[in-house]
Amino acid sequence: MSAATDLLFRTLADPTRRAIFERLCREGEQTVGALTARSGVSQPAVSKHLGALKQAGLVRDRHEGRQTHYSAQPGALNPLIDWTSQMAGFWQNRLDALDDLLKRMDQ
Amino acid sequence: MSAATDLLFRTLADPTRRAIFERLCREGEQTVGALTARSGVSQPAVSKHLGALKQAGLVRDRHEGRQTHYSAQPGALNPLIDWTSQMAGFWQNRLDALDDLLKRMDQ
DNA sequence: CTTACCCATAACCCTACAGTTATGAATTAA
DNA sequence: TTAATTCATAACTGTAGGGTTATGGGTAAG
Repeated sequence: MSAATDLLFRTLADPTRRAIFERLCREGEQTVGALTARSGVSQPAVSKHLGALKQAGLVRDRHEGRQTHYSAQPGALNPLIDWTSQMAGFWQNRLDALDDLLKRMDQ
Repeated sequence: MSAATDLLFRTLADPTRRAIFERLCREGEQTVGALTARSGVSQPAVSKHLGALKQAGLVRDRHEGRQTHYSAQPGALNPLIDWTSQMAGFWQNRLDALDDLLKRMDQ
Protein backbone atom coordinates (compact mmCIF):
# COMPACT_ATOMS: atom_id res chain seq x y z
CA MET A 1 0.00 0.00 0.00
CA SER A 2 2.38 2.70 -1.27
CA ALA A 3 1.78 6.23 -0.06
CA ALA A 4 2.49 7.66 -3.50
CA THR A 5 -0.06 5.35 -5.12
CA ASP A 6 -2.60 6.25 -2.48
CA LEU A 7 -2.11 9.98 -3.05
CA LEU A 8 -2.36 9.51 -6.81
CA PHE A 9 -5.66 7.65 -6.65
CA ARG A 10 -7.10 10.13 -4.18
CA THR A 11 -6.03 13.09 -6.28
CA LEU A 12 -7.33 11.70 -9.57
CA ALA A 13 -10.63 10.53 -8.09
CA ASP A 14 -12.25 13.96 -8.39
CA PRO A 15 -13.66 14.48 -11.91
CA THR A 16 -13.13 18.24 -11.98
CA ARG A 17 -9.52 17.82 -10.95
CA ARG A 18 -8.97 15.00 -13.41
CA ALA A 19 -10.46 17.14 -16.18
CA ILE A 20 -7.98 19.92 -15.39
CA PHE A 21 -5.10 17.46 -15.54
CA GLU A 22 -6.41 16.05 -18.83
CA ARG A 23 -6.54 19.49 -20.37
CA LEU A 24 -2.98 20.18 -19.31
CA CYS A 25 -1.91 16.88 -20.87
CA ARG A 26 -3.78 17.51 -24.13
CA GLU A 27 -3.12 21.19 -24.63
CA GLY A 28 0.02 21.87 -22.68
CA GLU A 29 0.79 24.73 -20.31
CA GLN A 30 -2.14 26.93 -19.23
CA THR A 31 -2.73 29.87 -16.93
CA VAL A 32 -5.16 29.64 -14.03
CA GLY A 33 -7.49 32.02 -15.84
CA ALA A 34 -7.59 29.89 -18.98
CA LEU A 35 -8.24 26.76 -16.94
CA THR A 36 -10.96 28.47 -14.94
CA ALA A 37 -12.75 29.69 -18.07
CA ARG A 38 -13.88 26.22 -19.15
CA SER A 39 -13.85 24.37 -15.82
CA GLY A 40 -17.39 25.08 -14.68
CA VAL A 41 -16.25 26.09 -11.20
CA SER A 42 -14.93 29.26 -9.59
CA GLN A 43 -11.34 30.46 -9.76
CA PRO A 44 -10.60 29.64 -6.11
CA ALA A 45 -11.85 26.10 -6.71
CA VAL A 46 -9.46 25.74 -9.66
CA SER A 47 -6.60 27.10 -7.58
CA LYS A 48 -7.30 24.53 -4.88
CA HIS A 49 -7.41 21.70 -7.42
CA LEU A 50 -4.13 22.88 -8.89
CA GLY A 51 -2.65 22.88 -5.40
CA ALA A 52 -3.74 19.28 -4.90
CA LEU A 53 -2.38 18.24 -8.30
CA LYS A 54 0.90 19.93 -7.49
CA GLN A 55 1.19 18.19 -4.14
CA ALA A 56 0.70 14.87 -5.92
CA GLY A 57 3.49 15.83 -8.32
CA LEU A 58 1.12 15.79 -11.29
CA VAL A 59 1.72 19.41 -12.29
CA ARG A 60 4.42 22.06 -12.16
CA ASP A 61 3.86 25.80 -11.81
CA ARG A 62 5.80 28.65 -13.34
CA HIS A 63 5.27 32.26 -12.29
CA GLU A 64 5.42 34.99 -14.90
CA GLY A 65 4.35 38.41 -13.82
CA ARG A 66 0.97 38.16 -12.24
CA GLN A 67 0.02 34.96 -13.97
CA THR A 68 0.85 31.43 -12.97
CA HIS A 69 1.32 28.84 -15.69
CA TYR A 70 0.67 25.20 -14.91
CA SER A 71 1.85 22.20 -16.92
CA ALA A 72 1.34 18.45 -16.61
CA GLN A 73 4.08 16.23 -15.24
CA PRO A 74 3.04 12.84 -16.65
CA GLY A 75 6.00 11.03 -15.08
CA ALA A 76 4.01 11.23 -11.88
CA LEU A 77 1.65 8.65 -13.36
CA ASN A 78 4.30 5.95 -13.09
CA PRO A 79 3.15 4.57 -9.71
CA LEU A 80 -0.30 4.20 -11.24
CA ILE A 81 1.11 2.28 -14.19
CA ASP A 82 3.17 0.10 -11.85
CA TRP A 83 0.20 -0.69 -9.63
CA THR A 84 -2.01 -1.57 -12.57
CA SER A 85 0.50 -3.90 -14.20
CA GLN A 86 1.17 -5.49 -10.83
CA MET A 87 -2.52 -6.28 -10.41
CA ALA A 88 -2.72 -7.63 -13.94
CA GLY A 89 0.49 -9.57 -13.29
CA PHE A 90 -0.87 -11.31 -10.21
CA TRP A 91 -3.81 -12.42 -12.23
CA GLN A 92 -1.60 -13.70 -15.03
CA ASN A 93 0.50 -15.63 -12.51
CA ARG A 94 -2.56 -17.36 -11.16
CA LEU A 95 -3.64 -18.18 -14.68
CA ASP A 96 -0.22 -19.68 -15.35
CA ALA A 97 -0.39 -21.70 -12.15
CA LEU A 98 -3.76 -23.03 -13.16
CA ASP A 99 -2.39 -23.86 -16.57
CA ASP A 100 0.49 -25.77 -15.00
CA LEU A 101 -1.88 -27.66 -12.76
CA LEU A 102 -4.05 -28.66 -15.66
CA LYS A 103 -1.03 -29.83 -17.62
CA ARG A 104 0.22 -31.91 -14.71
CA MET A 105 -3.22 -33.41 -14.23
CA ASP A 106 -3.29 -34.25 -17.91
CA GLN A 107 -0.30 -36.53 -17.69
CA MET B 1 -14.61 12.05 -19.43
CA SER B 2 -15.80 8.43 -19.70
CA ALA B 3 -18.31 7.27 -17.11
CA ALA B 4 -16.51 3.94 -16.72
CA THR B 5 -13.20 5.66 -16.05
CA ASP B 6 -14.87 7.95 -13.56
CA LEU B 7 -16.42 5.04 -11.67
CA LEU B 8 -13.11 3.18 -11.66
CA PHE B 9 -11.16 6.08 -10.17
CA ARG B 10 -13.84 6.74 -7.58
CA THR B 11 -14.02 3.08 -6.60
CA LEU B 12 -10.26 2.60 -6.32
CA ALA B 13 -9.70 5.83 -4.43
CA ASP B 14 -10.56 4.33 -1.05
CA PRO B 15 -7.53 2.53 0.46
CA THR B 16 -9.55 -0.10 2.31
CA ARG B 17 -11.43 -1.00 -0.84
CA ARG B 18 -8.27 -1.01 -2.93
CA ALA B 19 -6.60 -3.31 -0.37
CA ILE B 20 -9.47 -5.78 -0.69
CA PHE B 21 -9.14 -5.74 -4.46
CA GLU B 22 -5.37 -6.22 -4.18
CA ARG B 23 -5.81 -9.26 -1.97
CA LEU B 24 -8.24 -10.78 -4.42
CA CYS B 25 -5.74 -10.19 -7.23
CA ARG B 26 -2.82 -11.64 -5.27
CA GLU B 27 -4.47 -14.56 -3.56
CA GLY B 28 -7.49 -15.34 -5.73
CA GLU B 29 -11.03 -16.07 -4.66
CA GLN B 30 -11.96 -15.37 -1.02
CA THR B 31 -15.05 -15.51 1.16
CA VAL B 32 -16.36 -12.41 2.87
CA GLY B 33 -15.30 -13.84 6.24
CA ALA B 34 -11.71 -14.38 5.09
CA LEU B 35 -11.55 -10.87 3.67
CA THR B 36 -13.03 -9.36 6.83
CA ALA B 37 -10.52 -11.17 9.06
CA ARG B 38 -7.56 -9.09 7.88
CA SER B 39 -9.29 -5.95 6.68
CA GLY B 40 -9.28 -3.95 9.90
CA VAL B 41 -12.95 -3.01 9.52
CA SER B 42 -16.26 -4.66 10.33
CA GLN B 43 -18.00 -7.28 8.20
CA PRO B 44 -20.76 -4.91 7.01
CA ALA B 45 -18.09 -2.45 5.90
CA VAL B 46 -16.40 -5.18 3.87
CA SER B 47 -19.74 -6.16 2.34
CA LYS B 48 -20.35 -2.58 1.29
CA HIS B 49 -16.89 -2.32 -0.27
CA LEU B 50 -17.45 -5.56 -2.14
CA GLY B 51 -20.74 -4.18 -3.40
CA ALA B 52 -18.98 -1.09 -4.71
CA LEU B 53 -16.25 -3.17 -6.34
CA LYS B 54 -18.88 -5.36 -7.95
CA GLN B 55 -20.78 -2.37 -9.32
CA ALA B 56 -17.54 -1.14 -10.89
CA GLY B 57 -17.08 -4.56 -12.48
CA LEU B 58 -13.87 -5.17 -10.55
CA VAL B 59 -15.09 -8.34 -8.79
CA ARG B 60 -17.46 -11.25 -9.35
CA ASP B 61 -19.39 -13.10 -6.66
CA ARG B 62 -20.29 -16.76 -6.46
CA HIS B 63 -22.72 -18.11 -3.87
CA GLU B 64 -22.03 -21.46 -2.29
CA GLY B 65 -24.23 -22.47 0.62
CA ARG B 66 -24.15 -19.71 3.16
CA GLN B 67 -20.86 -18.25 1.98
CA THR B 68 -20.22 -15.82 -0.83
CA HIS B 69 -16.94 -16.11 -2.70
CA TYR B 70 -15.50 -13.03 -4.41
CA SER B 71 -12.84 -12.96 -7.11
CA ALA B 72 -11.06 -10.16 -8.97
CA GLN B 73 -12.00 -9.31 -12.54
CA PRO B 74 -8.84 -7.55 -13.73
CA GLY B 75 -10.21 -6.90 -17.20
CA ALA B 76 -12.17 -4.10 -15.57
CA LEU B 77 -8.88 -2.23 -15.22
CA ASN B 78 -8.69 -1.71 -18.97
CA PRO B 79 -10.29 1.76 -18.96
CA LEU B 80 -7.69 2.78 -16.41
CA ILE B 81 -4.88 1.51 -18.61
CA ASP B 82 -6.40 3.26 -21.62
CA TRP B 83 -6.75 6.57 -19.80
CA THR B 84 -3.18 6.43 -18.50
CA SER B 85 -1.64 5.65 -21.87
CA GLN B 86 -3.76 8.36 -23.45
CA MET B 87 -2.40 10.93 -21.00
CA ALA B 88 1.15 9.74 -21.59
CA GLY B 89 0.43 9.78 -25.32
CA PHE B 90 -0.67 13.41 -25.36
CA TRP B 91 2.51 14.32 -23.62
CA GLN B 92 4.60 12.35 -26.10
CA ASN B 93 2.82 14.02 -29.01
CA ARG B 94 3.65 17.43 -27.66
CA LEU B 95 7.25 16.36 -27.18
CA ASP B 96 7.34 15.19 -30.78
CA ALA B 97 5.83 18.48 -31.96
CA LEU B 98 8.47 20.38 -30.03
CA ASP B 99 11.14 18.15 -31.53
CA ASP B 100 9.84 18.87 -35.02
CA LEU B 101 9.79 22.58 -34.33
CA LEU B 102 13.38 22.52 -33.11
CA LYS B 103 14.46 20.57 -36.16
CA ARG B 104 12.75 23.01 -38.49
CA MET B 105 14.31 25.94 -36.68
CA ASP B 106 17.67 24.24 -37.03
CA GLN B 107 17.59 24.34 -40.80
C1' DC C 1 -37.01 -28.08 15.51
C1' DT C 2 -33.62 -25.38 17.38
C1' DT C 3 -29.32 -23.37 17.31
C1' DA C 4 -25.31 -21.46 15.25
C1' DC C 5 -23.16 -19.39 11.42
C1' DC C 6 -22.46 -16.34 7.18
C1' DC C 7 -23.59 -12.54 4.79
C1' DA C 8 -26.44 -8.37 3.29
C1' DT C 9 -29.17 -4.47 4.39
C1' DA C 10 -30.96 -0.61 7.25
C1' DA C 11 -30.33 3.29 10.01
C1' DC C 12 -27.43 6.28 11.86
C1' DC C 13 -23.08 9.22 12.86
C1' DC C 14 -19.26 11.88 11.67
C1' DT C 15 -15.51 13.38 9.09
C1' DA C 16 -13.26 14.72 4.67
C1' DC C 17 -13.57 17.69 1.18
C1' DA C 18 -15.41 20.15 -2.98
C1' DG C 19 -17.73 24.19 -3.56
C1' DT C 20 -18.84 28.98 -2.39
C1' DT C 21 -17.95 34.23 -1.21
C1' DA C 22 -14.81 37.57 0.65
C1' DT C 23 -10.46 39.40 0.74
C1' DG C 24 -5.62 40.45 0.21
C1' DA C 25 -0.87 40.34 -2.10
C1' DA C 26 1.53 41.13 -6.20
C1' DT C 27 1.91 42.89 -10.70
C1' DT C 28 0.56 45.75 -14.68
C1' DA C 29 -1.85 49.66 -16.79
C1' DA C 30 -3.74 54.47 -16.83
C1' DT D 1 -0.63 57.27 -7.55
C1' DT D 2 -4.63 55.11 -8.65
C1' DA D 3 -7.09 51.54 -10.74
C1' DA D 4 -7.49 47.08 -12.72
C1' DT D 5 -6.01 42.36 -13.21
C1' DT D 6 -4.45 37.73 -11.65
C1' DC D 7 -4.05 34.46 -8.44
C1' DA D 8 -3.94 32.42 -3.59
C1' DT D 9 -5.76 32.03 0.95
C1' DA D 10 -9.24 32.28 4.65
C1' DA D 11 -13.58 31.14 6.45
C1' DC D 12 -17.62 28.89 5.95
C1' DT D 13 -21.32 25.50 4.18
C1' DG D 14 -23.30 21.28 2.47
C1' DT D 15 -22.94 16.77 1.21
C1' DA D 16 -21.04 12.31 -0.20
C1' DG D 17 -19.60 8.38 1.73
C1' DG D 18 -16.98 5.30 5.01
C1' DG D 19 -17.49 3.72 9.55
C1' DT D 20 -20.40 1.73 13.18
C1' DT D 21 -24.30 -1.26 15.57
C1' DA D 22 -28.58 -3.73 14.96
C1' DT D 23 -31.09 -6.94 12.55
C1' DG D 24 -32.97 -10.34 9.35
C1' DG D 25 -32.77 -14.02 5.65
C1' DG D 26 -30.78 -18.16 4.24
C1' DT D 27 -28.08 -22.28 5.09
C1' DA D 28 -25.75 -25.87 7.83
C1' DA D 29 -25.28 -28.34 12.11
C1' DG D 30 -27.05 -30.49 16.67
